[in-house]
Amino acid sequence: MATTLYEQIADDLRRRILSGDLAVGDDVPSEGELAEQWRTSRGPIRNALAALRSEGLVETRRGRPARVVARKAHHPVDVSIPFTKWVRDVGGEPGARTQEISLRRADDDKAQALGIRPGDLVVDVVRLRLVDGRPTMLERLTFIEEVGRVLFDVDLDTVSITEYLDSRGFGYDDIDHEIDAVAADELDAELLDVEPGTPILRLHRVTRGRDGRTFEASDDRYRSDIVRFTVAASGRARQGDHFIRAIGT
Amino acid sequence: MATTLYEQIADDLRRRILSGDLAVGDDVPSEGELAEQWRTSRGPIRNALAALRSEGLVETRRGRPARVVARKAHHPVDVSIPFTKWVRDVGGEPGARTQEISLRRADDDKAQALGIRPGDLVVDVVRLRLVDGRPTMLERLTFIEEVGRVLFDVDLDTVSITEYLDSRGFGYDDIDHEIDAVAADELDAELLDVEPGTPILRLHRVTRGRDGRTFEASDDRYRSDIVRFTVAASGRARQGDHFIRAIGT
DNA sequence: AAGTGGTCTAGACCACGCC
DNA sequence: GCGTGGTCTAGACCACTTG
Repeated sequence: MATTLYEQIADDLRRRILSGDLAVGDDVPSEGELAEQWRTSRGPIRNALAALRSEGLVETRRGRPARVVARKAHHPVDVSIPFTKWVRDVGGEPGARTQEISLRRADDDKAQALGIRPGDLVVDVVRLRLVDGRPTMLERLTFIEEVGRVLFDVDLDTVSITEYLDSRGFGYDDIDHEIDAVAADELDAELLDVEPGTPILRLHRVTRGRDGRTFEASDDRYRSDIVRFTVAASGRARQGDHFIRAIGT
Repeated sequence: MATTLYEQIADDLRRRILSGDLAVGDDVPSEGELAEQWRTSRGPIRNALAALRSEGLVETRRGRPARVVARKAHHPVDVSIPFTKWVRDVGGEPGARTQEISLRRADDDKAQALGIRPGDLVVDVVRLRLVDGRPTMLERLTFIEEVGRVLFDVDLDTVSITEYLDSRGFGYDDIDHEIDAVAADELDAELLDVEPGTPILRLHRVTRGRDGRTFEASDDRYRSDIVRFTVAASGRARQGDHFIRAIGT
């Protein structure tokens, strides 16, 4: 899958860290050694390490080799990682209970978010997401028609929408998120099994495809007692230094 | 101030973008042109552009010059930017009303967060932060003694703690954040002027200095109706591609 | 003092956007 | 087809950490 050299190097190092071959506190081989092992120059090595740094797996400092970082509580995961993959990574069993999938016309808000005209067809999905059978997140997804139509072909309770769309050629290029806190409304409360008014962590997402067109807008509501988001930022504006991760508790 | 070449280049481009010299939708000069103008190679140019990309100021695509990106609603600001600077950037008037500053012994939670022993001295600060006179955020800060002591010398209602500490040699190297949603407690409600139980966006911060030591832990509570956090992530694990920004509404 | 990462140079080839 | 950014090569010097 990894097409570029630095992605292969990053994948290999990631695998060694996650398998425990490289333990927390261990030094990653120096850039020089890695370059020799991969018979390459330092460029791709540095790109691979930048990716791992941005994922919070290693920290680097001038003068000493990159070091494997203590994983924050409960396996931090990049917020751009699909829910399904995130839950599996933290050792949980992901689940989904689809409440609704419908083809309808976009109202003004949705049209604006997706960059289409009000009245254009969109596909709405409402799905409750579970971790080990426990209600964790309620997602309201809206897709442009072309993309959303293919969702009628699959069982949304068992399929990862992100992975499925990727397999159908709708991979994402980048995502904008907005995070705020809202009170649980009646539907949130019922499905997430909390009292109405409970503070909910809301993540509003807009996803663009590789052609630059927005194809998905979503509103994910997380139980804040189960999920938090973590962010790390460096004071230096170097390569790959800002990132965000979500953690489950 | 910028010591490295790529920081100078990034500063110059950032200034040109923020001043409107490079407008939204405009192409940034190509990497080749920039390299020629600065009489350098493409390396530093690419590092500078990676920084701007991570700040959400430009977007890049293979085959096309970098393009200045539409600023998201209300001037997004990196969450690692101090509150004071963030408010000024969005055109507001920052304010602070210090509720308390005290030297006391750390309890277990604070000691753990700061990496010190329970009973070690710490400095606690509770400050209400205002935007145009309106209560916006309540911060509870805890500093290790060495750093916190210098705060007794200044008027915390008018001074930016981050900027002041930086001037005293306590610049930060990196920061970890955790974001969740909580219900406003009695103090939150009174000072932020909301009903108790209102959903509050909480940002828990741990700041490390350039020597790697943790010197500050904080708990910032934002009125979620005023402040949201925004995040952008790219699907490709390249240089500088994950970042977070806070926006005011 | 030796080794390391951070930065920089000066090239190169390829995939992609645009004309 | 041409120019562009994405990737890669093979060096170099310096600041910093470590022994």
